Amino acid sequence: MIASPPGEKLATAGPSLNDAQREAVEHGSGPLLVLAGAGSGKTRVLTARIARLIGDGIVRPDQVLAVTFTNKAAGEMRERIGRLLGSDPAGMWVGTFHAIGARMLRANAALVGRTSAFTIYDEDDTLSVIKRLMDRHRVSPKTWTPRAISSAISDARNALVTPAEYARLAQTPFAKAVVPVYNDLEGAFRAANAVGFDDLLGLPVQLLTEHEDVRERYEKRFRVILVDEYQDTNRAQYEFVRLLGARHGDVVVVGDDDQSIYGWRGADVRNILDFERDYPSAKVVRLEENYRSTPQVLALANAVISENEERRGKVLRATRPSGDPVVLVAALDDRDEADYIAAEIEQRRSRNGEPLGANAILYRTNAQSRVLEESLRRRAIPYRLVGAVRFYDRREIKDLLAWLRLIANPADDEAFRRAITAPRRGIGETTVEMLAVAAADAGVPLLEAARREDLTTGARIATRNALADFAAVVGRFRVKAADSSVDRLILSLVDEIGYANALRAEGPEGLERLDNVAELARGAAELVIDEGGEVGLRPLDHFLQRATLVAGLDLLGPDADAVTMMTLHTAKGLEFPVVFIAGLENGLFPLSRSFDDPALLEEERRLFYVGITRAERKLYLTWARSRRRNGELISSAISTFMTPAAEKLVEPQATIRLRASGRSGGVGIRAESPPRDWDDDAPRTWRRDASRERAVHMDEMSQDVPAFVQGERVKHKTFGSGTISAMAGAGRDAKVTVDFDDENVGRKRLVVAFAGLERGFD
DNA sequence: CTCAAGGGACTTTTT
DNA sequence: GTCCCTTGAG
Repeated sequence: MIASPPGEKLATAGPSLNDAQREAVEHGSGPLLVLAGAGSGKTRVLTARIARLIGDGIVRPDQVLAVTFTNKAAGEMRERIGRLLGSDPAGMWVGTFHAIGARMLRANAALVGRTSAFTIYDEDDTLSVIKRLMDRHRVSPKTWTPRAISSAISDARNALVTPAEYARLAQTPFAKAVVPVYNDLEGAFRAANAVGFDDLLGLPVQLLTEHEDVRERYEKRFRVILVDEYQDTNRAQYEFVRLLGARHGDVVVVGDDDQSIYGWRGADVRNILDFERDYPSAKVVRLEENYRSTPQVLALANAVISENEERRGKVLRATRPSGDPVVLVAALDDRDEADYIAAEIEQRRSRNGEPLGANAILYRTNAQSRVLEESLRRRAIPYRLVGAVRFYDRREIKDLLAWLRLIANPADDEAFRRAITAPRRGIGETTVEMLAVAAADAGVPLLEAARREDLTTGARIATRNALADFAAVVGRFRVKAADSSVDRLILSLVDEIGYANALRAEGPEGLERLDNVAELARGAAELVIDEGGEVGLRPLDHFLQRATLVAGLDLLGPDADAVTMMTLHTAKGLEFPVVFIAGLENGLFPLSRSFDDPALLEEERRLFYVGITRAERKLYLTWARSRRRNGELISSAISTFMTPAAEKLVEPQATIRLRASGRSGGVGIRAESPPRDWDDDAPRTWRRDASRERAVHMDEMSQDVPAFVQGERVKHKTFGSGTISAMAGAGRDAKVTVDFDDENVGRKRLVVAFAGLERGFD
């Protein structure tokens, strides 16, 4: 979280702490739950508390473990504590669960079958491994997508379900397909001296459970444990905290059940709802005074969130003076919406002299950023896009990181597969697969196999030489890495492997990529200066870990004056004077798939709540009558989140173009929203039991997506006829599983909107 | 072995 | 509209 208005400059003493805040800061020992509403100064409380404990000599900095949600938040916390104390809290562990897990694993790598130089596989790497395992076990990617398998495994691991348990529980055909893949995954990771994202949470738990001595060591060391954003912890994270904190019970968790938005990643709100049950002596402090937003913004936030049933219940009280009304703007289409926002930002600047940096545009899906960008660019308004395409996801960056990874960890087979084709050197899939077989037989990594002449006998001479050369180059760089800084390593790498030349040959786009490479080197140089390398970690390993674990948000610097754009998820913990929330339409926000599930719908609503409470002074909500999705124009209805109660708290407006189109029917909200007009009764019922009935989907009907039922016969233009065996999703996201009559086609999953299915009568 | 063209599936959010 | 995979030509 960024500064809360009244606090920033005061030190530990904090005369301006309110009663509840002071209570939390001065709480003695034992478990403490701080239920902190949005903008209630929780970061201040956390930092003040740590500073007090250290300042009063109750604990030393190295006895503190503080877990945050983003690296940015960790950095801020560290810095603020340092400021309060007047010195850097050396030795304190502050970081995300993932970073802290990695740190613990590096220190105990052998106990989990790795070396301290292990690689962290990101989602892409993990997916490739899974694809290969699926292939090995003859699980066709057509029947079950690798993504689905991957996410099932990820869910299992976040819930601490082992492969053996999973196998025992597997009932459905899908689960049975997952079993062999999940079974082999750990082995594959181990062989590559790698861990996945989920392992960074799961393996520490395993480590602490299986090795009592290790647990005792950490238990004794961390006298105080603080967890921020506790509502977003999953099973593994919960267990991690419990294992470390059980003995002394000095666990302070801070969170807000109303801001739990990561259920899809395995986060379990119950962790915060049941805190007192898990820690019976827990004390609970509620922070409900909001220092961030105007009463207008808070009234809407309270009205929206009160629709949720699964919550502790909490009402934010405004401390700021009254301000501008919240406006709800209807636009003709997504471009009109974007233009409106851009024009409004421009006007606010010219009229009130408001800096661009005061504005943030938030949206549900990354896909929405495109139109917004275009509008901003047309008006020459500088903007900063957070998240969408991560720097580290660019092709050239991934290529170089693959090289660096292979240099750091010769067993990293995923890195090998990528590095050996960057740049192309006459070695393709055939060769690599041949090598993979030989490597598996000999039980060595790919790089080692490439080096060993006895394992490449199947290939032609030229290929064998190319492999040996490649291995030799990696070997040379391994030596070099020992006493060269990462940035210099990168620069010599691009030259010596001919990567720079290959990029230059690609033309203007290649030159841009080359710039990115230079940027990567610069970043590496700065990292060394900034953090001086982590204890016990080689600079290269440290650099690579950061490249994998650092989110877009963490790179957000206080640069030039620019509008910030990001998803609602990434906006959590931030605040802006002026906030636009775009795309308040059914099917988009909330997403249509949440219609089927009350829990999902509540999570979407919490996301809306998070968005609203980011605003300090002015909040704009916008929605478009029709929107381009996947190149197709579909019409939409206003979000179900705008209940009658919520509508009373906003000022409805329509864009000029909408009014000119004659479709606005005044500036009212409801009158012109077609699906609701058809039947005055239906929308309400629908809103109440959003989830239960499929009857619902009035808004689907406007989207021209044919509705099918299970068992129905259909015809596909290439696959022929078949029978619908299952259905999922709604509206444009509706998918059907069809068993086609043709044996060679078999079972397929199709997106209704794209499949062009006809009702068949044969 | 590599690259280009064509076709299919598909967009939720992130460490 | 885009990405990714398959396929076929060189």
